[in-house]
Amino acid sequence: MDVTMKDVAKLAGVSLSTVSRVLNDSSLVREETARKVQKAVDKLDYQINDSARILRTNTSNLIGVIGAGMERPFLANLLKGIEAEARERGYALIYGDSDGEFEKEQNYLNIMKQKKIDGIILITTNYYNDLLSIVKNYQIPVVFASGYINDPQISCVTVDNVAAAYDMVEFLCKAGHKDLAFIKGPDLDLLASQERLRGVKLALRLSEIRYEPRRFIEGDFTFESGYSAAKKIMSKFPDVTAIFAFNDEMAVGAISYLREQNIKVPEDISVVGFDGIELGEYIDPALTTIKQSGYQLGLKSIEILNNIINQEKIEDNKVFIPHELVVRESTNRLA
Amino acid sequence: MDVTMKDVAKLAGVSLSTVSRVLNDSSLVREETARKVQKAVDKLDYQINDSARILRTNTSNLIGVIGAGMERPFLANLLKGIEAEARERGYALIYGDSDGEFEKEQNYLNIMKQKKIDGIILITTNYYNDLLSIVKNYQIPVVFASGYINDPQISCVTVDNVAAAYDMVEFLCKAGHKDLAFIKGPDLDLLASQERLRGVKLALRLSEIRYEPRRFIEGDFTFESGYSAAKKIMSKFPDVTAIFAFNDEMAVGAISYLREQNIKVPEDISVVGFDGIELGEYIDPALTTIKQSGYQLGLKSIEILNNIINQEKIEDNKVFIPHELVVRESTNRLA
DNA sequence: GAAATTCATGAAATGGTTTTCAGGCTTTTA
DNA sequence: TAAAAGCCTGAAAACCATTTCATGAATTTC
Repeated sequence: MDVTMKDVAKLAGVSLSTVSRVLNDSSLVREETARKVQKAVDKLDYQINDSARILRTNTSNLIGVIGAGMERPFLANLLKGIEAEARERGYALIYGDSDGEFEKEQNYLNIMKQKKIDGIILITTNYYNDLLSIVKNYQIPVVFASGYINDPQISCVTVDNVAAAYDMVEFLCKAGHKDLAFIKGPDLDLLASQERLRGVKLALRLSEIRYEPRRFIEGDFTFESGYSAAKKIMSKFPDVTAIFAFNDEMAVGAISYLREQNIKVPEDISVVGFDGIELGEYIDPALTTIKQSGYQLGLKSIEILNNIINQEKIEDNKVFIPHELVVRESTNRLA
Repeated sequence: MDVTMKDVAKLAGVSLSTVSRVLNDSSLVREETARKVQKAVDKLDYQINDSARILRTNTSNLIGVIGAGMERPFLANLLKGIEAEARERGYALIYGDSDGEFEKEQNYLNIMKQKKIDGIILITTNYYNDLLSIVKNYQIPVVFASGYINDPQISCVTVDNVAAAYDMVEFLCKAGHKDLAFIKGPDLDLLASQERLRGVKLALRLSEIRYEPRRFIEGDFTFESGYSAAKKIMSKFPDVTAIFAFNDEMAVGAISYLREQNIKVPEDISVVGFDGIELGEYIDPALTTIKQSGYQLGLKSIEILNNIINQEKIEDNKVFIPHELVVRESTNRLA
């Protein structure tokens, strides 16, 4: 049915081996022969059978991506970056969403292994420890994107969540805020949310503010959860002067609740987010946040994964992408 | 290196054929034999070599997805729906972003063909005509998601853009708005934006409002473009009473510009969007919009593609998912 | 001008599965 | 009890590319 190398060989009047050599531009073939072959390829519109190639070579030029909650703007941009850089480097992407469930993660891992992926990007955060042991066992090159893994063997690229969260709290404290509340991520999220928590604690200590776990309301990174977290915060701590949400969507959700209650942001309460998604520039009030680039993170992840795959020298296992505190309208200095 | 069917066969003391039959649960194998084989499979942790299977069977359980601008919330949810339903039905996804460039689309089409995908979902809108002829030529089952294709052979699933845009304009007119301006999508986007434009024209005619092309400013579905489109609109048509942006992000961008100019929404100008992304509920003012579910659209697309792949009877080539006008705070009745 | 290299090519083995075909064994039927 | 039918299994071909090894031709070297 399909045209195969055999057909090309016949038309060009050469052997299979020669066609293969031309297609993989081996240097060992006379220019004239190569031209002849190329002509046949063009004429027949020959397309390689990838499965046959993979079967023989055991390399697929395929990168697996397993993520969760990828519809979130930050992660959607991360995926975009991954795709762009992967394509640039000649990889195709096979993409699976785990919904944050270990079983699905495992499942995709198996499927991807069966497809002989060259490497894998993990953007899933809940069960990374279990995943890790599987991946190590499979011996597949792996990069964790957007999460810090405390394992010297594992590469990861992420914003420095500790430092960034620290910066934000420091900024709030310097602006005179002492009565803070937080909307953290899911407790299951051991990579991003826990790290940000660490940064917060650090900054609190240096600002001599007591760390009160009660003041950390759990959200799940959605608008909705920010909204209801703000509600809880206001009922428990009506005197709060600043709310730090661990991502921008939750901050927007919180602001929305406060507006509903006729509480002015930032006059009555300052609200800040994390990620720096585009949306934050367009809402009212524009959101003060920590800006990081998901797209850049994606590019970098593939770059590193590619290095691992090609067994190139790697300078550093843990890569931090830049972050920046951007102060907009949702924060106020206290008198 | 890897464990193959041969190893399983040897351990189980049967032939390759039998192992294969067990794995594909052919009925022609004695239960006892099957158990023996299964035990060997488990013991060796055998994983099939997918490339070999694809090579032999010419079917991959792989679905290709080519999209553009997938970081937009609506499309990110569409992708999520596609992934969920594909997984449910035993497909894996190979995903490529075309950036709206024909060359990249072509390129991915080739790659995917080489990988023997079982079917393809196209979410790319600019060059669908050229794509179409390629896809037809390749004889790959295809579904266009989020765009209406006027070709009886081609399946597509989308919101009824004409009707929805019509509804929105009708709503505005009935609220007393006559002085309208529009932020449309890229002129290259022949699927969504042009269809919405048709709906608008239809409604204008019925409301006896003159269709003035000047009043349609081109955007590209980003916040930013909505912002600058609003700027253009206000300078050209300062008396406008309502702005209809062809997606929510542009509406939010427009609102942001108006706020900057101290123009009150909805008191001075009503602004409406399209898509009904979650964000619209949380901004100030909450956005009046046409709500459709990207996620549902994704599910449905895979469902239909699956039918085509399995050559099942298809009731209808063109499927419309529901839409709903949701009126929130960004619109006003004129006196 | 003969021997030694280098160069260009082809034949054949290989990768791991599915599937057809044939054959042996057991069970049913007359 | 012999013939027919049905069931289960194995051998081998097929899918399509890559790669090793061998070979013949062309070039270099002494």
